[in-house]
Amino acid sequence: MAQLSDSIEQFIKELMSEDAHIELRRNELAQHFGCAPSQINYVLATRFSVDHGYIIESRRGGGGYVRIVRMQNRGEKNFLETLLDRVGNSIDEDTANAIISNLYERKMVTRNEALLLKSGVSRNALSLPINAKDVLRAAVFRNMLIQVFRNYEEGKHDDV
Amino acid sequence: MAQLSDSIEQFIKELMSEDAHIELRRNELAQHFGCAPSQINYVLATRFSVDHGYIIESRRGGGGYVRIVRMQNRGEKNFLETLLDRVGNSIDEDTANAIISNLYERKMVTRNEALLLKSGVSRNALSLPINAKDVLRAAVFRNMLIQVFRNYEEGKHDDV
DNA sequence: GCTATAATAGTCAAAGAAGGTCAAAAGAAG
DNA sequence: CTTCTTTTGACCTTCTTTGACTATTATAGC
Repeated sequence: MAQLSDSIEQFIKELMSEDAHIELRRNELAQHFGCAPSQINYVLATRFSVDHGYIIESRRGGGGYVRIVRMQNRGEKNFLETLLDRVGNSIDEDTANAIISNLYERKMVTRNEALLLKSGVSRNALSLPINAKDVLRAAVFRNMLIQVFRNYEEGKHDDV
Repeated sequence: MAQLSDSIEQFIKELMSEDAHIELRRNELAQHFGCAPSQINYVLATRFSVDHGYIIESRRGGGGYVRIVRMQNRGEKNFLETLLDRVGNSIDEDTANAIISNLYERKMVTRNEALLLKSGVSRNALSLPINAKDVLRAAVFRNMLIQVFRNYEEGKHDDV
């Protein structure tokens, strides 16, 4: 009890009580808690995953950072989660297209964005492997879906 | 930490906000930022490459200079072909991101669209194959690029 | 006109500064 | 005891910064 991971989780959540996103230094935080830096990754992975409503971005090298973004759940609560479940690790093109159309109808993406999404998951786009296509598509699609939601939440910051 | 390289990039972009090209002294700039002259080359190489839409010209010796030129918009048709050539059947993430940033600067895609494109070609988007990633990325990217240009050419198709 | 020298810029590899991964060891919970 | 979660550490990848060495150009003296 009062596990290290829990303390770190609390600490981060307090930092985030004001802002919907924070930036931190992995090593500093680890030092602050006197633990291995990878411990931070563990906490992020188990408590700040997309399923939990967070998105993690980071950068290595000098001036590196870890950024945690909270997706506010405006009614669309776990819609993203639902979609990600639906996608799973394999999805065919028609199903993916249906989801995209749905997002468009909900006005969560513009028409152009929808077309872009479709082109990203189209069978044309995934030319090489034959049957692994669906698996590939799922991976790409998941990643783009998360971005869609982030865009929708007016992510600010972070350059293009 | 407002990395040195980032500051220099900003500095240069501000200088260029008026003109489509500027000339500067590498050593002066380095001195202004209190860094090694070669740092300037690093910034130019990583942020003002051709993929980013810039061309660097320079001259050594007395009265030497470095000139940074923002590339002109050419005919869109031609531009798409150029980009597709550049992508080829394999492209790394940094290069793809540079191209996307360039499209954004040229106002050919919105910020959200740019982020979507990046998420579609990000290394996160597919973890399984090791080096074939670049090949995959190229395929997805090419397809999306074509869509970008279609979108840019306004409307026409009504269905999503 | 040459040539030497000074004034620039370029290259490349090594060091430094982050963060990421993964599996094994250590602890908790049942 | 067995299983699940947490912690740690060794090793990896990415990005930045610096410095030693190289290349080119203008100019001042011959």
